Amino acid sequence: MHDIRAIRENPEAFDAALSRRGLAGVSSDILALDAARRAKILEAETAQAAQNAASKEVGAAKARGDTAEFERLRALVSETKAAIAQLMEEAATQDARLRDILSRLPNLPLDQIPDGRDESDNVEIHRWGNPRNFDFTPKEHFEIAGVKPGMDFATAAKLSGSRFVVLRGAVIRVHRALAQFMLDTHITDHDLQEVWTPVLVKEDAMFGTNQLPKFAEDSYQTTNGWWLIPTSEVTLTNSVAGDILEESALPIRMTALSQCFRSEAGSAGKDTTGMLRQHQFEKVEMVTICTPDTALAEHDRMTGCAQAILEKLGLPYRTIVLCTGDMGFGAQKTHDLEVWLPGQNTYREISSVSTCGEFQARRMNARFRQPGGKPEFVATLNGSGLAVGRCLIAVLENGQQADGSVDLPAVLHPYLGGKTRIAADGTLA
RNA sequence: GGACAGGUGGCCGAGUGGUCGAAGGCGCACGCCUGGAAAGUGUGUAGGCGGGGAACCGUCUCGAGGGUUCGAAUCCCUCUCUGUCCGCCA
Repeated sequence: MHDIRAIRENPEAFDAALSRRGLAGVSSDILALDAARRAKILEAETAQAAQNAASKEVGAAKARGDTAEFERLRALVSETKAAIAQLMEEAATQDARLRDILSRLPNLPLDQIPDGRDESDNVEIHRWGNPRNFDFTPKEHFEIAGVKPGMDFATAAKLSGSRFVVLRGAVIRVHRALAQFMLDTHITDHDLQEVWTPVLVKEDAMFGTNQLPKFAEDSYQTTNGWWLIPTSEVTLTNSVAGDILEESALPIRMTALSQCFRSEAGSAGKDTTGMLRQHQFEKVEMVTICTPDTALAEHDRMTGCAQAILEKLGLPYRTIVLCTGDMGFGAQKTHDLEVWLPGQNTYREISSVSTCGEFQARRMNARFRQPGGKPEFVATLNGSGLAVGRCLIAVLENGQQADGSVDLPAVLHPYLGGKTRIAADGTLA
């Protein structure tokens, strides 16, 4: 959410930044509403102050036993009561309207972000590893002989419908190994704190990390009003909602493995085969809470944490900076990591690392205090480290052999009881 | 799911209709004291919003929302969270 004061101080800059996202300037409307709102607040509070003063006089009259004066004043105050309540309500309505408008506007891109309309304008900043040369045509993950017995879409469809999967045997062991490997690496090498959180959350939490109000159709809601998190960014980030942290407590760097739930509304027909895009998947998420001036450094650090996972797994990838037109709603700056998928002969997104600046903190009212200072909003960052299902796909496709077996990365072997590959018949070997 | 007890400032805790944003304590900050420290001692110490150049002023907030009242931390209603016991249960 945006700071109305910043818009007031420099509406031109605000509109200019919005236009870089391809949106029309709205500052004049917002400022008009803000002016009306402030005038109404002033009017209502001035009336309320008079009312409060009068009430004290009523009390004083009563205290000295002046019954006639007491009754006279009481009647007087009573008369204006309704009118003041009306004014206060109007002021509150104006305030809520402004908040609603502000909460539906996306974050502003940093100056350094490349301009662009869509993903074709993203800029590659880093590339690691060389795609393997296959002496056969590499298959997609669900076509590999050794994978097929362990990746069961038919049973999943019976249970739940499309965009679900049942995993078995070697495949699920590799999936589980990947998640454990990621967490262990983050905890041990990257000094992140592991957290386990609920996947059902209240509406406030979804508002805090900007899933609501604008993107309600992307997530699932239970009959009693809970929401299923689309990412544990929601729970990790909102864990500091409403807090005023000591500056010395920052940065807070967290990681969590969780189930994620997405309706995938609007992606009908995209990635319908395989387990690239599912309604339910696992992800190791990273979230950092820090001071705004350290956010960009933390952003690079977090990007490095995600990259390290891919490098240890030996998976070729590239890192891109998203252009203004492709960035997510809450981001000021985003790095996407795209892993090489030989079966698709292309790089596909496996991690998205964003800094939101103070955007989410303002929604959540999450603040910190410098010694003796006033509370200030924290900065929040989030990134996948990594999406486990997509990483599984990458491991399977990159490690596949001509005979339908899959060689597995060495760092996973300890998590697999020393086994090193999936044989063509689907067993761990 | 049932019963009971509770949610007050950074923390503990007093406060059953007015002068209470709120005693007292702890913690913290600054000062005094000291060679230095401890102890002692003095002062200060919530946040949001609005007005103002500022000093400062107003308004709202005692879990949340509504109600009663001229006036609510205090009374009523709903919700929520926490604790304890019972039930159920991975």
